[in-house]
Amino acid sequence: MVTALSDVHAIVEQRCRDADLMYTKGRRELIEILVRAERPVTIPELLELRPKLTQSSMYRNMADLESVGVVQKVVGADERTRFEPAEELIGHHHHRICEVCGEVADFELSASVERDLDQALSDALVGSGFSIRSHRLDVVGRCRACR
Amino acid sequence: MVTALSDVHAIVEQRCRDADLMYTKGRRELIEILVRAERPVTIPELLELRPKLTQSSMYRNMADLESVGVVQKVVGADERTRFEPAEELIGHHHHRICEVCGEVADFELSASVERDLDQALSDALVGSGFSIRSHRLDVVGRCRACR
DNA sequence: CTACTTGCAAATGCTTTGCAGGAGA
DNA sequence: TCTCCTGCAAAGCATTTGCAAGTAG
Repeated sequence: MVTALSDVHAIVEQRCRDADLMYTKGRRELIEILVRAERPVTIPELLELRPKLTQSSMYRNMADLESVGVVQKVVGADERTRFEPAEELIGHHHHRICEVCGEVADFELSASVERDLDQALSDALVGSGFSIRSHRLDVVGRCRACR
Repeated sequence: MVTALSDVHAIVEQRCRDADLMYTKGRRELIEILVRAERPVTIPELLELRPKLTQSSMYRNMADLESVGVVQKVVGADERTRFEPAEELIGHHHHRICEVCGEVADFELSASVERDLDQALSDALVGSGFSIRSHRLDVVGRCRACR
């Protein structure tokens, strides 16, 4: 999925409006950084990339944007919390996590693989009483730089 | 995979010996609790189940056992860190994570599904310079109690 | 004006560490 | 005895929160 930045902003703006949140300049910038990054980003990284907001505002904005469903947390190999645009904005994807440096990058699988996977998961959980909302599939290994 | 508790202890004992760690009574109990739980367990839960060790020893033991490869950390829906025996001890498996209460439970997929999945992942990452060590596949949804 | 945001600093809460006493080989 | 382990308390860190000032509508 390739959503134009202008479309992303339109969606986020609407979601914010629905929740009585202002889509401030700071929040727009955060969204742009996350979309452009094409990988989950940590708060420290955001602070370096956009020193106009304080750390606390950063955390608050991430929580707000997550609560309206346009941003989501990602936990990788290290304990650092990373953030990325929700799948609604950038599409369903997976992560490859470097177990050495902790870096996280996105990748996608074909629709047919996703379909087979969802089928296998729902088959595996029939009778468990668990209702599936989504799956998370990451690969763990070593990135090019850390091999 | 069903590894008898005695076998588990034998493996862990050997790993500890190799690393000049003592396989103390406290550590044996921790391993037993983790194996019996059949799901990842948090430190607070461990403290309730086995109040003989202090919190700091708990953390230290988990770190030690993780460093010798017999225990691994699991991050679920909430931020709580959970621990489980390494896959070498209890076999490859996946987690179903309740997005409401944060509970994590184990489940398994058939060997053929795992094989197809590994193939799809390695196909998806050819040329990326990333070397895959393992995959992590979890389902997120609602458990029976939280529906 | 009124409500939502921000910065700053203090407070949390989980996890780690220093140190002295305790236990196993 | 020598080394590793444990408990206790203090320290670290990432994240959260209270409060007063700032700003958009």
